[in-house]
Amino acid sequence: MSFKEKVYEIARKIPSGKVATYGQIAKMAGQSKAARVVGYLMRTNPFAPEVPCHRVVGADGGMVGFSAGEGLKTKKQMLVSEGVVFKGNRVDLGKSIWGVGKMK
DNA sequence: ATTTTGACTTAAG
DNA sequence: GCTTAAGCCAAAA
Repeated sequence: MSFKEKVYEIARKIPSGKVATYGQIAKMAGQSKAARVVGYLMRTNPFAPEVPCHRVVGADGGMVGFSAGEGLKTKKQMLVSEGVVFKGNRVDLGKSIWGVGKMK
């Protein structure tokens, strides 16, 4: 099991209405400082529909990168449709971060 | 094997 | 609160 495989496994487990940070995924994958690699792997995204890269956000809850469509706005709306609570232009981490309360 | 780069993170201005 | 700088690890060229 490579590091990237773990990342993909974790990323695919993100439930709807929740988001995870790159750092968090990296940490769960075993490397707390490999957040950048996580983002890189998301961009590669060999599991396109299975890995909801739009549910992966930065440490501040803001979306970084995301070159798709309108840009970050489109992602934002998509996340809102899933039930993610937004705080201005950022995700409300206190409510919509993955792993709060009951992690599956 | 070495170098470069990166959808990040944290600290400082 | 936002911008700039440095750091860190891993993957890709």
